[in-house]
Amino acid sequence: MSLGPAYALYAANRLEASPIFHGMHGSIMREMLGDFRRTTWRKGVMARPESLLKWFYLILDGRARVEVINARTGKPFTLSLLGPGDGFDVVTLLDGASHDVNTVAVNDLHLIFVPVTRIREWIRHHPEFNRNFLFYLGERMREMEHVSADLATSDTATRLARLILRNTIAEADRDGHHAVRLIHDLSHEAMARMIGSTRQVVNKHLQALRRKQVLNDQSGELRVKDLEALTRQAELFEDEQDLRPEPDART
Amino acid sequence: MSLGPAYALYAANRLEASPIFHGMHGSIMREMLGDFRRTTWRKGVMARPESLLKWFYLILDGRARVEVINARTGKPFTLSLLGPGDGFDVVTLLDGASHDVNTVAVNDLHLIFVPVTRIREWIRHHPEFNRNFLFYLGERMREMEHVSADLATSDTATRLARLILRNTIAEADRDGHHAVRLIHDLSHEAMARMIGSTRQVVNKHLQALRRKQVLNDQSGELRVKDLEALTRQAELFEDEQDLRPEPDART
DNA sequence: TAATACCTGTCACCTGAATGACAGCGCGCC
DNA sequence: GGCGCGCTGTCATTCAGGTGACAGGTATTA
Repeated sequence: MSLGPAYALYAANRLEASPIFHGMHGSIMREMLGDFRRTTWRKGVMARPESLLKWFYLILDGRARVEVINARTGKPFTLSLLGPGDGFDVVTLLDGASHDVNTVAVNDLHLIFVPVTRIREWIRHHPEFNRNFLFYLGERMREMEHVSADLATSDTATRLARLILRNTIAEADRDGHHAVRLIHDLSHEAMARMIGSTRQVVNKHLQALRRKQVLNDQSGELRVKDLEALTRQAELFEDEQDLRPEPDART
Repeated sequence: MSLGPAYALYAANRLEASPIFHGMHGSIMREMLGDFRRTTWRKGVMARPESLLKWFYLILDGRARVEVINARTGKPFTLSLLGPGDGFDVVTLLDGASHDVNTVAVNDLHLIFVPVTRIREWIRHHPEFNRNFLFYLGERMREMEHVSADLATSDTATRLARLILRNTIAEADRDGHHAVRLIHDLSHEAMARMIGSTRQVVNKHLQALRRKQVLNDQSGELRVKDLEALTRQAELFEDEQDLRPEPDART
């Protein structure tokens, strides 16, 4: 069904924080939202790859994980975890070819969707949307680069610390603790699939971080008690996210 | 210096196989090439990150590797190897922010470059260039997904087989052998950096593949003698083979 | 309220791969 | 020619982390 006025308002609210719609005027957003339709998926539902060839889905609420499964070993790996404001499978959108990944609802999902052709039109015809969309792609690529580089050069403890750090909210609450987004309530198994490890190893490292008062103790919401120590564990020093390169010209 | 007519012709020839210019009319390409300037880099030269903020470089000839270095361990990892038709650092182009990767000339490089603002204009104003460029981005993202998934779920022997397979030319020569592009002459060390391993391990696996008559014996050009066996080693089955299409195939 | 399913926590064991070391080889360079 | 240098080839040692197993905890459902 197409979005009713109330739902469109809800959608606009949920999406104004999304990089894809960042800074867009209300009137333009309302116009774009008019082309979307809405749907709801229950936890565990998986996107059919064919439908991703035709439709672009945006998450208003809930989370989805994007995973690939090793054909021989059967080991799953989670490429990314999508949350509100994220779109399903930009890769299919870009090249229009089928893509062998599973997009699975981690929670119940509130989604809106629009034909991929419409998104491509906007990219071509709407300068602001174009800018935002390319920016969003850049962000996703940086994220994937971090993941591969970590897998190749860091041990499991470091990878886990970085996973948490990447999702830690910078602002502290009154206790000086930091909330964690997206992964705050995942099982050890699910985290293990994000860092290419196993639940036993994740458990061991989480346990150690709790003992050292870096993370909260009682196993409920994951929260960061000592951001500085976590950063040290993640082996990042200068600038949390992006380290500045040396400005030297040639080798 | 701006491209002279002879050099522009050379550039057009080198780039017509590039996905970025695929299927574009000669007149349009000539017009675009008119905005480029040319340069040559010696083997080992590294791109200055600031200059990638301003200029978009395209490789006409030679190869460059894109690598990140783990801040603590100092271990380098090669994110990708770029060849003729590839552009430097699309990520910086997309979001205009500095990017902590080193782009290093593996051989002597023939490059042309143009202000990033110009590329962004073309993306916005030229439908065909837009389509090609988004397609190219999709390809790069797929490649990175493969790399991370491999690192997370496969052992070193499999990762090495896949690295070779990804760069194997589908067509066989008269001996039934297959040429390998981009990585055919890399040192074991360089290959190790592409699969997140070490030269000793790469050496061991290459040795084993030679003994089994899967790769050519005398250590010169890397060539594939038994594609089917290599595919088996890579744990890929027929339907999901991911061979390099000949330069300009498109789905 | 029992039953089932899934999660956390911990351990002992085993293995794939990183490490360090050393010998030999081809090649450019003084 | 002979020296230095970077690459290949091989091995013994070490260790991070994957594996399987089991106990206990919590939640969902019949």
